[in-house]
Order: sequence, then C-alpha cells, then structure tokens
Amino acid sequence: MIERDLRALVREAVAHAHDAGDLKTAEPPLVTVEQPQRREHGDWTTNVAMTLAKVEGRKPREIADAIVKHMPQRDWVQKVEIAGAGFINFHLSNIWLHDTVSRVLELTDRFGASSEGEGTRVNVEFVSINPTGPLHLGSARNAALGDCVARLLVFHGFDVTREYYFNDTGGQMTNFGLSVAARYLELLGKPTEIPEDGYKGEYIKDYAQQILAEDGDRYKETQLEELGEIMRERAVPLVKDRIRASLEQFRVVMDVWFNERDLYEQGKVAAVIDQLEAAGYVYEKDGAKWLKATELGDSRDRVLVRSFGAKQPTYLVPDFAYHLDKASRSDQMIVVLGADHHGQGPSLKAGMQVLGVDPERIEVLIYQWVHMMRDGVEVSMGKRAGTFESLDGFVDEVGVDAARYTLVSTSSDTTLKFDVEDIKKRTLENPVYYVQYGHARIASILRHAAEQGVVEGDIVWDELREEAEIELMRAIQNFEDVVHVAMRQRAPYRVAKYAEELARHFHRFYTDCRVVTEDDKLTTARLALSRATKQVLANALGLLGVEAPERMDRDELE
RNA sequence: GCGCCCGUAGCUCAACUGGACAGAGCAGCGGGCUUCUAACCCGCAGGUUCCGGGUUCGAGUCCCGGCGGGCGCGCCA
Repeated sequence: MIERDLRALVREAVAHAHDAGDLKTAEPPLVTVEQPQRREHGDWTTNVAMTLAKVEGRKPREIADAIVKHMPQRDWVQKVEIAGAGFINFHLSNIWLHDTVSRVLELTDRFGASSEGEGTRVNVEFVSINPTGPLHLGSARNAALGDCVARLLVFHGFDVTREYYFNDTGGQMTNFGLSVAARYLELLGKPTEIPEDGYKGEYIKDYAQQILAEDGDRYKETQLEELGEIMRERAVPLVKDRIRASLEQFRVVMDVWFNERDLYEQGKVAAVIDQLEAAGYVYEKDGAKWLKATELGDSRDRVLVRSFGAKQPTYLVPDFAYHLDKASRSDQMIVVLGADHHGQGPSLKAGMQVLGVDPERIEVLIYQWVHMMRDGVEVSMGKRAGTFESLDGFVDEVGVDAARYTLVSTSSDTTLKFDVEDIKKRTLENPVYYVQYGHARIASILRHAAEQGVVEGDIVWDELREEAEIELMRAIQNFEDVVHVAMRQRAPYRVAKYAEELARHFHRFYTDCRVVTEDDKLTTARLALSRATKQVLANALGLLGVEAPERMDRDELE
C-alpha cells in the first residue's frame, strides 16, 4: 500500500541525511503520512520534520530541507515540496491511483479486507436484554452497532462469534411472570393487580392470550405466586422466539444464545463465589457478601450475595461465571452496552482479574441513548410502562436498510436524535438512499453498456484525466484506510460517512463525464472505473448490513 | 457531591485521536435534464468550535477550572 511505501521512503531519506551528516537522527521513532485536507498540499504529507524539531534543536523547515535533499527518486513520486510550518508534501503520479482501482477489480468483495486478525477469536456479545418483552429502539442501536462491529472484524480476518446472553433468572423475571399471570387471570374474568414494579405493556396480554389459547383455563385456581412461576416458564420461550425473529428480520444472526439459568444449573455460579473467596477478595458486612472491588479499580465495593430473602447472588456473580465461560472460548471479548450500563465495566473487570482473566481481554463498548421523535414529539422509551418504540415497529415503518443505516451512521459516543417522519418523508434526501442510488445508477450504466454492445478492450487508465475522475479514484483509494480505522476504533459510522463521500464523488463524475461514448478507449476506462466504484459501494454497504440494489426505479417513489 | 458521554452552521452530524483556510446533509436563495436513472449536479448564504486559562512549532481535538445537556452512582439486571 502507498502509505507503507511512503513511510519507508521517508525513513530512507532520513537515514541518508544522517549518513551525509545533515541530521543527527538516523531513525525517526515515528513516521506518519496522511492525506491533507486541501489538494494544494499534495496527495500525501508527513510531519516528521516537526516531530524531530525538538531533538534536532533546529527549525522544522531546515530539517525538512535536509530530508527532502536526500529523498530517493521514485517513478510514482512526481514532486516533493516543503510547505507551511515544515510539512513535506508528496505529489504523486496517477500510477498509485490506477493500481488501487485495478486492485478493486481484482479483489472484488475482498477489497479493503485484510488478514490482520489472524484468526484471533473475538466474542461480540450484544443486545442481551432480559427476555421480558420485545426489543425496543435502544436495543436496535445495540444490535446494529454490535453486528456492524462484528462485520468489520470478520472483514479483517478475526474469528468472530456473535452472542446473546439471556438474563433469564432473578427478580425481574419473577415480576415478569406475575405480570403475565395478572393478564391471564384478567382474561379469565378475574381482574388482578399487576405488581407495582411489574410490566404493564399491552404486549404482556399477547403472551397471556397465547398461553390461554394453548393451555386453557387449567391454572384458574392456582395460587398467584405459583401461577407467576408457571407463566414465566411458559412465556419466556415465547419472548425469546420473538427476539430471535426480530433480530433475524433486522439481519442480525447470533451464533450463540446463552442462558444465565444454565450457569446456575451447572453449578458455575456457586463455583465463582468459592473462587473469589479463596482468592481473599470477599468479606461479609451487614449480612451480605461483598467483593473488594475498590482494590481493583472499581469506584466502590459490590455486593455478591444478598443479606435478605433467599440470600441469592446478585447479577454480578452469574455475570462473572458467564465471562469465565466466554473467556475459555475466545481470545478477546467485546460487550456492547447502553449508556445506562456504563458502570458495569469496572465491576466486571475487577472480578475477572481475581478470577484470572486479564481485564484487557474484555472491552466494553458503550453507546449513548436513542431519542426518537415523531413530528417533533419525543417518543417515550419506558419499557415497564409499556410505551416504547419496538424494533419491529420501527423496521416496519422505515424498512431494514434505513433503520440500520440511521442507527449506525452516528458515532456511538453521541446521543442519537432523529425524527421518524423525516426518515420516511424525506426518502429522497436520506443518505442511505443517496448511497444506494449511486450503486443502482452504476448498475444502470452497466446495463446500458451491455445493451449497446460495447466491446471493452484493454484498460488504459491514463484515459482518465478529468478532475472528477481523479477525485473518484482518490475516494476509492481511501476505502482501505477508512475500513481499517473503523475496525480498530469499533466505529462503523466511519464506513457510513465514507460511503456518502464515495457516492458524492460518483454522482459528480456521472454529471461531468459520460461513460458510454463513441470513444472506445475512454469508454473502457470509464466503465472500469464505474465497476470499481460499484464494488466499493457494495463493500461499504455490506459492512453496514445494508443492501446494494441493482435498480431503484423512479416510479417506486411515492 | 462523585463517575462516564456530549456541547461545532438555524437543525442533524463529520473532522482519520495534535496538523495547514473547521466540512457534509437537511432547511433557505439562485441555476442546470433532447443524450448512460434529476432519488442527481453546480453556485450563494450560513461559524468567537459553550466560556476562561494552560501545554507547544501548531488545539475543535490534550490538561485544569467553570457553564449547559444525557446517563449512572440501590442487596434491579
């Protein structure tokens, strides 16, 4: 890749300058090359001269002079100049762009991919909400983010497992069972209060209804507490099935569905407490068992086993057991959590350290909340109150492509705000359609060329000299870099922004340069460039889990 | 009170983790289809990057102090 070649070139120049006695430094510790924002500043630039200023004890420009003086000649470098505070700017011949575009045509859907991961096993655990109801919009952002991060990792040669962890035990589940029980009795004409902190949503009725249809009224006289247990047993599988179906419709396919309950049944929860105690990190206070989390970087100590009731472990213990299990199956673990769970990271890492798992192996990826508006009015997200926007509803309304794109096209560090009506109504200006239209438009050109019976000869890249053509090639070239940064930073939104930029360059090219013309050589070159663009758009959309359509007909518009 | 995230054009967001004159989309104004899809393109207008200090060749980006918003800080998960 060009970046690597340039870095090597700069190092060579510094070494020569050193040998000639023009520089004290023989080997700069860090050489970075990047593409400047402004075209006048060249195709690539390096700031080594500035970074060496301190050790050399000279002005950056003087150092730059020395480096440039000893820069070896290369046929792909047209001109090297010094500018600004001491930037060394490279103006390259177009060979480097031609190489990239040819590589796209050669590698097709592997362009931008790498084997960097070398099969490292990465477990991406995401969504993982309690099985107490349908997925809502917050989970949808989680799903889109986790899935796209997984796609990026796969693209770079990691061995990825997508995993969902069901917290199917504990107080919330008891509440859930009682809530379903109340609805069940209600259907039998025996109105019952839904527990104070129970689930009041309408969807609870659906589960009760379904159970009633299948089991009849045989639990009519059952004691409420026992009925709650029965209803939980019956309803949970229904909820899980619906979650699976929702995710599948959203193009998220989990490899592993893990149940908290299994950890209890296999005795793994008890084993974790023993292990923590043996390590000396547990003490008793107020009748509860605490983890000395403060000693391990957490902000406060955490309760492991409750002091009251049946003295059950808190969620933390099975969570440790779960991560111990994951650790045995993977090298690296990524856990995708909403902002309301950000406090969990330190506790988890503290515990895992005691249990012998390097906390570095666990990465907690936090995303901020989703605020959805409808005609300027915020849609409430309270799940227990039962008023929330479901993933299914959202997808039905705007479609999978727009839904995924909207949820993943903004940095996960930023609160996501949008108005559904905008996504629907402004279909034409929605970025996802802008990108997809670029793809469809190219497909259309290719169909046209085929209809015209265009015969393509050998590609002569030098036919491409228009500014729009050069800029388009440059945009294509950026993909490898962008996709790598996106993977490293777990930031799929970068791919989305990139796709918009590439589409923009294509649309400009389309406007300025007619592809199918009388000039065979030019036509051949432009068709090749179009194909390459189409491929890269498809690769980018693929990483986002968004379709790349072959056609988008105008009459499909409302 | 403590911790995490955020504050950039009227609105929604970028700025490749310290680089050169801060960029896109929407909204506004004005242009462009006899030709491969106008779901497009071009131009104009729009900014004290919340405020104040500091670090250095160089700060929207890093540090300190404020202000404002979101989320946590239960023996819920």
